[in-house]
Amino acid sequence: MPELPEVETIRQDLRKKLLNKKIVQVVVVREKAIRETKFALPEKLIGNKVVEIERVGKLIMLKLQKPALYLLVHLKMTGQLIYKSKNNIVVGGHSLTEGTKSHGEVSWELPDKHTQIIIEFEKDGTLYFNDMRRFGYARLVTPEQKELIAATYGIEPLTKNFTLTNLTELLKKKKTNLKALLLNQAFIAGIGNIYADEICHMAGVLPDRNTATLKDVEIKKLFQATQKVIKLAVKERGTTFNSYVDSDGKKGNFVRFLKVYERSKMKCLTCKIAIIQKKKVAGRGTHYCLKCQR
DNA sequence: CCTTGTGTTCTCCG
DNA sequence: CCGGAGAACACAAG
Repeated sequence: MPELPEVETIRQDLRKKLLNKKIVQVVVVREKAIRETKFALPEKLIGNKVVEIERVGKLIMLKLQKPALYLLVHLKMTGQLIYKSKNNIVVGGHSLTEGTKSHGEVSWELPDKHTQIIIEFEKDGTLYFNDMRRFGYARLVTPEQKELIAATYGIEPLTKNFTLTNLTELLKKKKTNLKALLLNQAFIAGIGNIYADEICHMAGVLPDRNTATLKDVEIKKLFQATQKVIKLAVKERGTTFNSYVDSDGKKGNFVRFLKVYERSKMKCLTCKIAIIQKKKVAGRGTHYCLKCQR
């Protein structure tokens, strides 16, 4: 599931790959992959350039030059944005990449049966929006619409707006459980099911705790755990459980740091004594250790 | 049946 | 009875 660390990895990589390159072709394979928009995608994209790539929560925003619009892409559960470079350096009549997998090259044929949208860049390569479960979408909006959408998101955990004071205020004024608060994009942006469970575990707090009952020392641990988990996950290029891959088609490395997520009935990796429990909290499968978390 | 992120709808409470 | 908050449901497909 692409959450903040996965989407941020894709954003950083794609910036290096497609900034300021001219779009020469756009193919919308599945029309329903484009959410309601008053613009025709190929008409506005062909001849245009991506001049910046931003991220708000789990939403990727590609800033276009002229006309000045934003292409928003949400990957939801199984969406992928994969860039396949042409990378056919011909030396002495032989292509170096033919039949080989050079660095940065996608290891399978694209487009495939899950490809929704194809965007081709001049002389360089092609961006594929793939989505097996078809929850994700692309959407073309004006800068004004983009700002309105960004404004619906809460605090970004990796910015200076995420402070102990802000988190304390949030936890004390909301009447809900910790897991629901962490998952709510309007409160804190970018956290999904994997990182919510990992943050609660590192903080030593149970996910079903009512946020109003949290003590100051627990709130401080939650604040630190949120930053630690998200920062490390970005450094490790995200978590691959099922379908997540980066823009090179490669998996994330954070799975080996997971302490509770998808580890129910297994021994806790922190205390090495208790067995990881699983139950539904805030409508989602939730993993925790009863010895390490209170 | 289960899984998840988010938009929509429902329900509750002051 | 109104408004807002939060919970529950709907969605897709493997």
